[in-house]
Amino acid sequence: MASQKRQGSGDDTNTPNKKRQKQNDSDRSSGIFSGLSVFMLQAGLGKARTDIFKKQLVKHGAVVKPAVDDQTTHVIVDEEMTFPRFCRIMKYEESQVTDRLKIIKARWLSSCLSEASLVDLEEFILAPVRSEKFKLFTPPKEETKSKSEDMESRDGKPEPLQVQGSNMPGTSKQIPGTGASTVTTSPSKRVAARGSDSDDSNYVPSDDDDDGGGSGDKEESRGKIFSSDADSSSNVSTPNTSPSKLPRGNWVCSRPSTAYKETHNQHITEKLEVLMKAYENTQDRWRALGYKKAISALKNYGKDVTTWEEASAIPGIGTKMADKILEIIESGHLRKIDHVCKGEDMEAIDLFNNVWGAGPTVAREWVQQGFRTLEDLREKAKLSKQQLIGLKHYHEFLERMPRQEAGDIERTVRETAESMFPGMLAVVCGSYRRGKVTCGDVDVLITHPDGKSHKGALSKILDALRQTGKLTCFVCVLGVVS
DNA sequence: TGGCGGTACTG
DNA sequence: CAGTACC
DNA sequence: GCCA
Repeated sequence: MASQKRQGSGDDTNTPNKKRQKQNDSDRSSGIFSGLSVFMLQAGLGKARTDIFKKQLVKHGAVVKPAVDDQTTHVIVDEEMTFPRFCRIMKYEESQVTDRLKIIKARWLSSCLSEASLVDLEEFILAPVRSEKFKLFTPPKEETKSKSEDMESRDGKPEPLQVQGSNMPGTSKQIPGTGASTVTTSPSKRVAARGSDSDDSNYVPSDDDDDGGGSGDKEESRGKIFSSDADSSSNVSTPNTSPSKLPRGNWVCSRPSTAYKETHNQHITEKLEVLMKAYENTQDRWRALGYKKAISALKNYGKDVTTWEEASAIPGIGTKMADKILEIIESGHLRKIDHVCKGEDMEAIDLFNNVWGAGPTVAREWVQQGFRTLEDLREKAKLSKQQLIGLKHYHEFLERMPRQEAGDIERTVRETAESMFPGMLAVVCGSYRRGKVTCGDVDVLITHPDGKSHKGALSKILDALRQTGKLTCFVCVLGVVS
């Protein structure tokens, strides 16, 4: 993996690429923010949106400051920000704020970006209380009150843009805060390992979504992945006093997957994974979920478990699980495995379950109908549109690509999307972003900060990709399987 | 004992 | 609407 | 399966 970490951070600004060139030119001509020195106050906006705005500001010529200094011309704040709160956060005396420094609500940025020009600040200025005391501020002429709540379109309430993804359902997702769409490359359904990843959201440290259950366990890239990038954002003041209730985290998506220090209890988790897979394929997913959490907890437990008590004390592991763990520790085996796996042709069920478009139920039905091979399916089974595709590309969908290839795809999509629409932002997510050595797909989140320019963009982007020959075929768009 | 994720397609 | 599957 |  040569390309272990290509452009981690500053990416777009300076890429030696012809295509890029052209894009820069167009940006240049509309370097609408050039000359501005801006400080983004993250409070209320959230890190994600702040980062997007920063990126756009820089892209359009502004200088983004890590703090307010005497060069700073503008401060961008959340829509709900009030002047007193602003002063509190910034540790300013209200009287020391002069009108040299423009305190602007974020919606101004959105407007500028969608208009592709500097919009009049007037209605976006944060007024210093409407009292009179300090008139040093540009008095907002009409309507001082925070007009915030009126129109529901607070700041960009975009409506969801659909994007594409794999086929039906899950593929397209809409991001709540801003109009965003995701594009994902091939459908990969891997070994049913991900029935619900909800699990770790709450707090089981959980493993990162390791895909390959058995084999390639910790092949996680050893190198750190995105070292830079992230932090630049801010350590803005945002005192701990701020209402930070939103950012909590420890989701898999927010930590690089390199994280395994060492693998513990592998001899145990190996066995449990077999059972988990069996339950996923057949019975209830909830039992499988229990196993998944237990396995995850075990992997993350700092050391090898040696006693029943120790095991059952781990959150996510109860008495039954502890029993099984003990059995494995002592005998090196789990009788239940042989038992369950002989139940029915787990072989075939597993095979069928990996057909994109078929799940545990359908796989089971096929087996009951006497099918045992993919050939059987192709010849005799009644297949839905989606399953037809899934069967045709059975092996391909199970394949994973080397990280570098995913990087190439990511770059192609990003450059295409960002060069087609001013302000459009394409960010890679998923396993690639988390630093996986191989990727089953490439997830690219495409958004526009103004909350509306994303409409209809996806199909145009796809068309463009198709015309350059980069895209040879697609499985579906907006839920339409083709 | 009930919850364990949210959402969209298919029939 | 229930069942199913996807991420 | 686990947990509240």
